Amino acid sequence: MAKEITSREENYSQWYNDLVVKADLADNSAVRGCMVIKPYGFAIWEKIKDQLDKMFKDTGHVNAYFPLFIPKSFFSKEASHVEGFAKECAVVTHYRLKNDPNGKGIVVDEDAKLEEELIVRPTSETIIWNTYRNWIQSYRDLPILINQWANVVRWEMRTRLFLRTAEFLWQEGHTAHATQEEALEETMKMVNVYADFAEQYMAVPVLRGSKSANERFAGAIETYCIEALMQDGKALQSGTSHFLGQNFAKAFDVKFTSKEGVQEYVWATSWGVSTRLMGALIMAHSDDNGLVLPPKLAPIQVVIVPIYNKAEQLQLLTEHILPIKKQLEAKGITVKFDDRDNYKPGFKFAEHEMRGVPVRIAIGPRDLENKTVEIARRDTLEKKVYPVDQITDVVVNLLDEIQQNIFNKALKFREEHTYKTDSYEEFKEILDTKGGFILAHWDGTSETEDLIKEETKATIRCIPFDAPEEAGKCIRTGKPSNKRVVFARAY
RNA sequence: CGGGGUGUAGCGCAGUUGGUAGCGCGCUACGUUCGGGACGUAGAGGCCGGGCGUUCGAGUCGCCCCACCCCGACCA
Repeated sequence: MAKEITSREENYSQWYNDLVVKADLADNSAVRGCMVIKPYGFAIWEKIKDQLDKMFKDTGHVNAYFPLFIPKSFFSKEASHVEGFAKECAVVTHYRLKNDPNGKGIVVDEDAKLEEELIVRPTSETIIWNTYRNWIQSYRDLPILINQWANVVRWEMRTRLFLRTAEFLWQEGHTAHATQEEALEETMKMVNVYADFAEQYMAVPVLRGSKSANERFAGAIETYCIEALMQDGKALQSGTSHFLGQNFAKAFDVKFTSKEGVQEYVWATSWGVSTRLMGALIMAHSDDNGLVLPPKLAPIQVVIVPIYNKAEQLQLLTEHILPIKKQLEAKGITVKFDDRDNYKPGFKFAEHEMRGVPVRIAIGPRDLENKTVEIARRDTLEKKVYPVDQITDVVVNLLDEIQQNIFNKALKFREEHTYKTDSYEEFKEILDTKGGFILAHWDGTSETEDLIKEETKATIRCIPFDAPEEAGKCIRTGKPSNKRVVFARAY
């Protein structure tokens, strides 16, 4: 393992790249824009996935699976939807290869051209609503509350591990409802599920709000989102929940007979979070020593490092350590006993720090003698010695404390980097010098948002649900505004 | 898709006026070490991104590809 990563101060984006690779989370692959998620990174994703899946099921959803390929004709049925995704679709045109007649390896068999080209899904609304048409006849068939865990492809020009890759993993919920109210309620419910997950499990504080028309999902009437602030002052959209109205029902002719015997179009929502959450998790908490993981999502919560110089000593320590490991595991804690004999303790300390293991316990001959252990926490790097019989309580409390502490730290950071301004000059200065969220008045038009984006690279991240009514003037045009919205430069 | 950069051992890099390939880390074996990234000795590992050309001879010079990285535009 390499010894160091670039510091955040020196080069934040290089720091991120180094961290992802050195913490063993992911690698660039042989395929442009596509990443290999390594076992340790995938273990974190699995924790994220398991928890979210539980939360989806607790709110009445079930999982299903729809095809990777979507007929091109489906895609073009919803006009704004196709427009939003057309520029980044991978297209399958042939279904067979053959040996090159000139003997130069293998080539596409031109005789095997598909009659209708297939799009590799960038999202599944179209194939799903085409399917729902067959499933829905009566109000009694509603609601349909389905989620799928899948991979999708968006052919991005410029990619970064986890934050933007050509292929990524995500979940997409697609629900169908009899009424607008119910669909709106679902949209709100799910953005709240995302927010709760981000704050309670990822320890990342998020703003909840609506997207402006510019930032809205292609094909949606309304997009709700959660927005997090990264340590470099840039915003990261971390989850979205869309109210799709009857757009897809109309495009795919999905109607149901109401209680009153009237044919009506179905109301829809869709919502998703992706492996991008990994990016949020990494950037929100980590430091120049490597990853810092919230205990609730850490694949390894506690690592035990034995310190010894003779084989017999390791034997003795192992006999001592295994019961401690068991005792912690009995409390539901994930423990790794790092008894590799080809690395020195110092190396192991550094390695587990790089990988963000929340708690480290070191035990050596001195501890055996004194009946103590040394416990170090990753978030603050503090080390303390405790009597061995207090280990379980100390560790249980410490894990909670770390979870809480990194959330508080991230919240404090966000509060310190949230500014209110009514001056466009100051607005630009904040963006250039400090970054962060800026609360400012906006006249509500796309044109103004475009103008601000062009001039400052900042976009409206969201219109917070809890934004107080406040009369003011648009920061760019001076036109009247009744609340402040959140601007930031974003990933 | 524009601008810049880089392709030489698993990784990071050096390689002079063209003469047949090197360093560090890592890896393997053995020994000594082990409370914050150990050390010694001995090894293994290369179609120098690809093609075409110039030349007696190309990692090195020329042309053409390809890939990746960084910065913009676009996007979750």
